[in-house]
Amino acid sequence: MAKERATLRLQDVAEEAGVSIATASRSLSGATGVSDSVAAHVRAVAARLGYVANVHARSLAAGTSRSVGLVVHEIGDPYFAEIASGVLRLGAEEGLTVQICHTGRDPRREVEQIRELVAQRVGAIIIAGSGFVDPAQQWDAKTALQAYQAAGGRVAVIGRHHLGADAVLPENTKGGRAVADHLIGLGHRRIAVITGSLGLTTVADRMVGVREAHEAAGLAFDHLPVLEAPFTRDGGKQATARLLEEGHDVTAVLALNDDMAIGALSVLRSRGIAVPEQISVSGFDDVAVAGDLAPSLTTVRLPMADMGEQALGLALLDRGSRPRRRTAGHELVIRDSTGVPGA
Amino acid sequence: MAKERATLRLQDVAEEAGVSIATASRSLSGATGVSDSVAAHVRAVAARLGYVANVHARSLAAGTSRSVGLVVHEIGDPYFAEIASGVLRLGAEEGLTVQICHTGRDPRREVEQIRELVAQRVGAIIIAGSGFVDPAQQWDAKTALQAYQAAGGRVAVIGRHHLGADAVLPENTKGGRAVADHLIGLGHRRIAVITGSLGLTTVADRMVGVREAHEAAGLAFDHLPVLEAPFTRDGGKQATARLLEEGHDVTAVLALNDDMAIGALSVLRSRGIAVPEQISVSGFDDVAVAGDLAPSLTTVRLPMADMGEQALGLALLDRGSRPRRRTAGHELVIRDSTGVPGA
DNA sequence: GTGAAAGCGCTAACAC
DNA sequence: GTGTTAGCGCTTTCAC
Repeated sequence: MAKERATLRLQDVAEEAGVSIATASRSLSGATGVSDSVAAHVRAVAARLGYVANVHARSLAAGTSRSVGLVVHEIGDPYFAEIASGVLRLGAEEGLTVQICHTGRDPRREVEQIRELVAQRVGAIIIAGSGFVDPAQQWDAKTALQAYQAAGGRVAVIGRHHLGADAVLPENTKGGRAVADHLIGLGHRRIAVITGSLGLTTVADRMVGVREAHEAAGLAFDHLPVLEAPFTRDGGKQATARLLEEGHDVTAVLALNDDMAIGALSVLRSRGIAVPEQISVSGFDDVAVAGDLAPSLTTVRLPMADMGEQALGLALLDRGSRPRRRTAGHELVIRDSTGVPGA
Repeated sequence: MAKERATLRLQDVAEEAGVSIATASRSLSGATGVSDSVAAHVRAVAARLGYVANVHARSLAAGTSRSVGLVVHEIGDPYFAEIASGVLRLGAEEGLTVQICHTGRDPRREVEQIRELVAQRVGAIIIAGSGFVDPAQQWDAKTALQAYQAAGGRVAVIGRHHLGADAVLPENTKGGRAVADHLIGLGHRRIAVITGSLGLTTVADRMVGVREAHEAAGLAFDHLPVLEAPFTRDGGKQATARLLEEGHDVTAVLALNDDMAIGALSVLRSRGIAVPEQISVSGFDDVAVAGDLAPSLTTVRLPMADMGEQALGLALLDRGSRPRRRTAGHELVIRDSTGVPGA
């Protein structure tokens, strides 16, 4: 019984096709400099043998790789899961492999993950998720990314600025404005905002929209109860519970993401407070489940999977002379969780 | 101005530390055969220089890599997102990089993705998500995986059998039994099942539990309306709409996953059918949002993130002489969507 | 258009 | 315990 190699090498394909390894390489990588007939033959042989190139050897020799890294806060969070879905979709289409890593919203872990991806020599890095208002928090990340880009790496970010890279920017401020306008238009005058850390740029941006809406309506913004808690369903529960306990007299709860809104809905229901009759609730993001809640959630739709695709699309482009931006639209989706106060 | 290399090589570290490249390699990979003092010195130098090994060179030379592939049907689906979260968590702890790929529930794409991962020389492959009842559907996948394992690759699957690999098995049958028992115990006698493709093993397994419960209660199982549709929220809506249109006289809808149950809830609400007063609804999986719906969803909890961690844990173990199995427990979670019929 | 050969950066025998 | 060296499988000049 002959000893067989575990996997075939380019060498094997070349021999079988009766060409040199260089020609085989050129044929398979679609490079120029081979006659069409030879190239076709080599490809046929490779296909027949079921040859697949060793990516490590390829990346080592070429110095680049067909892989991209995606950095998210937490893949279990629907917001990021949907973004990842878009990235994976386009990545598969482009024949790219996608590495995903978690940061848990910790700037230090974020930097570590970026360094790791750089060490992997991924061809591009996509960073999803809110940045930090405090520049110091992302100084290291920015530096690492800058060095990576200088060495030819491509970077695209989703929903954050000031990272010196191509960016897909959701209309956080406009969305915040739209949803606050909606509430104010309904007649609400005492609105509580429940939100994740004010140190996140996403939060800050959305907040600006909320403030604008108040100012445009001649309403005081500074006395608005703003309750900060983790940017999760559980945080929404905590913030809402706190709101109720502190006895704020409000007619609407404007949550700065859907997760928190869902938590708010849950607490209000368990306390027997009718939504939207006694208190209106709005969210932000329009995660898949938002329309199926009871009451269905009024929110701002962000095209998350699209944003993921767009970010990867930007990263696949050649590097421009200066960072590009793509704006991802928003859409106010009015459902059953908001209504006229005291209706 | 001196021309600098873009990235440092092991060679640079070795020179700076005044040792040979072999010693440097041994020191950094924690191999034996170096004196502690030298090893420590080399590591210090590497850290000072900010050296990170080129993973491609390393994998090429060593023939293995510190990376794992995770194959899911769709990362945007909370079930898989939560599993992925578990895998990523343990992966980060172990210093592994995780590649995720989509199959879109298409057996052909699944095989392609597996081949791709094999070509990447990942150290382990984790396959999450239902298999197919029809062996022909997964013959190719099985073959590819077998070859990969024979070549030293590690494989762990979640929620599927017959793939000749270590497996984490959720208690699908017991869970199906539990939730059907619950409904029957409540007094329901005419239960509709809404489900994803009956060709999925997950569905088949859960169905067995439902049948057992009926038989144990002396109830006919064969006349149960079983409505098949995509295993998604939308599929749940379709199936429920069909159920209503066909005029089946049932008091409960047993959905074989939460997504479909959420779709069912949505349709029933829009038709003004009270849950659970007129129709009870149950789900399966206990995705994060299940408890926050209105009415909150009675379902079977599966520890998804845990399952992800366990699968990776199995894959990290040395290969055993025969496939190992780990059972992931289930827990019936009774909430507000189920009640006594006609109450 | 095609082939020979020099690396890419690292690991693992094998010498010493 | 440490150094030398031969590859790992591929891409890419450079000759022809």
